[in-house]
Amino acid sequence: MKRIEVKKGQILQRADYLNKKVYQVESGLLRSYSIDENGKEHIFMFAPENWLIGDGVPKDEPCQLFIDAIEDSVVIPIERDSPLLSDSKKLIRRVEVLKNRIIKLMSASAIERYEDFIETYPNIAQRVPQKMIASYLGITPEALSTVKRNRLKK
Amino acid sequence: MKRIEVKKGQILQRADYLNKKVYQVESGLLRSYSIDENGKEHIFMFAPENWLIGDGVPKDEPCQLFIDAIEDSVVIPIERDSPLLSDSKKLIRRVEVLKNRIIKLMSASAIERYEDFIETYPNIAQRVPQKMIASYLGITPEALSTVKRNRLKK
DNA sequence: TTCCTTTATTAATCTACATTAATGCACAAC
DNA sequence: GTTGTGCATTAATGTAGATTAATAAAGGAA
Repeated sequence: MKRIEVKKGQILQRADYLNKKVYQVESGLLRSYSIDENGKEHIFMFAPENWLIGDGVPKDEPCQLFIDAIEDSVVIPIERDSPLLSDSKKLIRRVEVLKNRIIKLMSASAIERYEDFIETYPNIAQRVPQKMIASYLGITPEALSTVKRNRLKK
Repeated sequence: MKRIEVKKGQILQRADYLNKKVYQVESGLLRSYSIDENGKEHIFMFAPENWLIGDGVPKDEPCQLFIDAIEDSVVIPIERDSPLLSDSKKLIRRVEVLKNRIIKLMSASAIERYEDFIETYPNIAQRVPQKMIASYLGITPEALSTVKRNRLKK
């Protein structure tokens, strides 16, 4: 199968462009994110080895997310309409993960979301800078820094 | 097919209990929601006619959401493992909707989320009380009231 | 190594939204 | 009719997290 090398910092997909592919991560670590009207990045997900990363849009609509590499990575492109992506068990699991994230965004404080993140994804938490964790949690790096300090004080 | 009548206010599913079914809404309007440790409700979704509502968990795990009827409704129960629920196109669409909600929760203000909601779901917005819209948006009814007033002032 | 850019931390100030509480209103029960 | 009971609104106050700005530390490029 075809492989693509993606160097750290290199952009694999841009919002507003068409992209009929998603990517299976063979090695490395990537992220997908949106950029809002104020130019701020909001990380939607991280994808380490063996994860799948891409845009959920129908394949003739432009992407909504950027994807780039956090570490030097190797990915395998997969056509959006490939039967490989029709595994309904995996899709149902994915829906559940997103549901939990929504409920937590609505009901948990920043520190609770942080603790939940490092517990659920310890492997990822060690490999990405704090500011990206903050972006994933929906807060600023400054707020994450403060919130961690206050937790230790207790 | 079997039908269930659900009267306004009646609970169809409780969090922490097993439920191997999801529900196709034939008429009426239902909602699913979680209750956090402070006893606050957070509405995850509304389901009017022809929508599907249920929990995304694997079928042997207890539910995470409550489901009840906002209007007198009629629903058709469907087994979780039914092939009817394996339509990967629909699942992909669902993933996209949830993705957009996450991105908006992270990047948009309460008033922006409100305007987006009434634009995207005008039919639902007219049928549910404000406090439920607030709960769906992740804010308090008081904040929604204030935010709407400030918008009109301009 | 030096230089430069990115990242993390801290503090001061600001703001969106939460909390609390009071008031008025609609609608259903009696 | 009267009496709730729940809902929407308003206002006063509180607070989590944003913003701004400064400093320091860490990593990359030359």
